[in-house]
Amino acid sequence: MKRKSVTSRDVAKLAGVSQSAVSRSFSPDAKVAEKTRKKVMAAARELGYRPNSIARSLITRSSRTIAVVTYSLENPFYSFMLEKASRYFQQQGYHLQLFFAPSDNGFDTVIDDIIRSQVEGVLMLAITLDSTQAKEVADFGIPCVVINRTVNFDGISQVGSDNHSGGYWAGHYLASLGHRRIAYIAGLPNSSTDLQRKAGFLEGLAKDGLTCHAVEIGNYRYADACHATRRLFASLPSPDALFCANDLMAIAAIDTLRHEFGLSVPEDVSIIGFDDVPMAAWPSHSLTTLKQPVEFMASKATELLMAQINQVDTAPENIMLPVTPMLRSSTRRSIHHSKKSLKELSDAHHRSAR
Amino acid sequence: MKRKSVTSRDVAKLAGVSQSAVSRSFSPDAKVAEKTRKKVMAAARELGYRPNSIARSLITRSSRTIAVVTYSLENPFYSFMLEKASRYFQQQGYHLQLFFAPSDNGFDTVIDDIIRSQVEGVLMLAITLDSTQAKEVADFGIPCVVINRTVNFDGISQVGSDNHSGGYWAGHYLASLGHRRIAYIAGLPNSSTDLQRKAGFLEGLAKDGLTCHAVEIGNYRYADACHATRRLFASLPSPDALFCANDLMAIAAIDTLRHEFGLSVPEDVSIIGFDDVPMAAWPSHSLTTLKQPVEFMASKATELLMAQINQVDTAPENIMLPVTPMLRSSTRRSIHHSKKSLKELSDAHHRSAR
DNA sequence: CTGAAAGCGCTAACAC
DNA sequence: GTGTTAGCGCTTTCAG
Repeated sequence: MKRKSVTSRDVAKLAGVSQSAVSRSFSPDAKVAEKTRKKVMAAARELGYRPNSIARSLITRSSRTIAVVTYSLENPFYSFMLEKASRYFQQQGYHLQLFFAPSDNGFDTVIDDIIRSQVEGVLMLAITLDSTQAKEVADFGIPCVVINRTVNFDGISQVGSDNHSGGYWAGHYLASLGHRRIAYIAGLPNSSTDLQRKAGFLEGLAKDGLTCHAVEIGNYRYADACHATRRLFASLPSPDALFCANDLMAIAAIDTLRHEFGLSVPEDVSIIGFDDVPMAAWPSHSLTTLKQPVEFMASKATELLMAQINQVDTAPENIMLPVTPMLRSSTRRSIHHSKKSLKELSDAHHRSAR
Repeated sequence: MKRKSVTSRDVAKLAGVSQSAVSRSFSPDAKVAEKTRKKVMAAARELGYRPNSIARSLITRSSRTIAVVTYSLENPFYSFMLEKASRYFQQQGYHLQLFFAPSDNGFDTVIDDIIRSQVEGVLMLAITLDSTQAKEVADFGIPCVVINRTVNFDGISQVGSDNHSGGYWAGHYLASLGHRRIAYIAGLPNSSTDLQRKAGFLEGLAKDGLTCHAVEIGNYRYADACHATRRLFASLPSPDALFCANDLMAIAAIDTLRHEFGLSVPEDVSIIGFDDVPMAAWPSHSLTTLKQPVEFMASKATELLMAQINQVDTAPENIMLPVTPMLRSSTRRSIHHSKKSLKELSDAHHRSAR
């Protein structure tokens, strides 16, 4: 069934016009007599001709493709972003090339691949670029915007949200609720988001004269956060509040505490997340969290990228959007102490330590 | 900073070799003297040269790109699939072009776009193709596999799971638990998965002499399923069990019932979903569901597509994988009646009807 | 092993 | 308006 590919030349022959007439007929804004275009279209339909956009890209030197690179779609925050951005670019007549960062090293290979592909722009979702890598794409004149990661290089735009303030709010708020053993479940070690959220959190704690009770790493993943929670509550005194570097981990913590430790959230432990993914609002978890303006971030990032693509001289921007505390019911309402005695907590601890 | 694009010709000049020598040096399996390749590579590095893969595609007539089209990433089932498939193709040296089906019509435009792009294969995630559309891509000799949707055309491969049996199991199992008012929350109307799951479900019910208590449409989406649940429980007698065409909707139903109607799952209402997405196993919902072998489906689909790309004569296959009931705790254990009286149910109903 | 030459399928001047 | 011509940057015979 594989038909020999039919070219504009074939169509031209059938339609009795020149090859360039065919080309023109398929360009929306070209001067062609309506009559010619009709003839061409008829012939094209008969032969099943479609313009080869690779050839087109080669000569126009524009691929009308943008690359999106991400490291995982487990967090709905990023799959939402991806969908949002994709639809936007698609609407603008761009194609989207999707890359996943290899879990091992080999990210340079991906960059190389992207450059060879002649994409007109790159959108990085939560991808940490070192300055060599950043310089590499910038030197090639490929517009690039990084979402949710700070990059140590001026030539690249970034859009993110105010992680530090968010962390600060979380720390301060938990302290103001009367919590005194406040722990942290960290995201990906050394990711800028984690660093900033944590730093803000520690400051917020410090403002109330507190220090962080304990830290465990959850890598921004549900399963890892379950383990982190177990470690956190394996020794006494256990935390009475938790700040988790994203919602997915906060949800994991809630689930683990409720179902493995028999603890209540927020009665025994208050929990705050970060992102405000859709499921944070679901009544099953009703998670207090810091809302990143995901929709706005996506549109800002895509528009920024488009601007840089369309006007070569657009300067890279560094956009930091505010986060909004979403008070829900994973944090207790006011100062009071756990309804469970220390004895009970200890029992819960041993129960779960089978 | 935008450097004039450097071509193999530039490299050749600097290295003092012919342009074709440069080309050869960048082809992994070409006969070039090691010495020449060294010279070329040095020159290339100096100039920052990267082969233009568009030009390469044009002449080799192979884009090494496959298109993935999906309609939404809200369901983690599909974002998981997407990630899985992407990583696989990336590993095989293929690029991935991502398309979202426009919510309005306009899907033919996407198909046209895909054909023009000269992709070597198409993976459709939950995309309903009519036979005209299917024929269109098949006629162009583009291998295509459709995941989780039946297509009415022989030329295209499909991989899905046994929706009918899954539905049958759900219907029969709920009946065997003693439920008598079993309702259905439907997915996307007229999607093959919904049709098949529903048909199986009705048969499973019929086997026990039951009919479906009520049906509402949830479009496979969380928010829509919340509304569907409200409608289902707005009138008495309300259902005592629910089969939802996917997990996302089942979770929505659980949340709505528990938090808006004050009903218990599974004590008052048993609920079964479909897919077994990761969060179905989270203890917060512990959803009884029908597991689709998502990992296997993804690998089967990708391998099938690869086979068709590599050997032109590979016949399209139609693969149906078995589903597995995952018994968790959103269904009650054995036959007994709701602990709530009809009076209480009525109260709950009025309470929620503010 | 290497260079010269011939395109891949298309767009974009340029004359007519 | 339309055809003619010259490439886009690369791979691939084909001689040497």
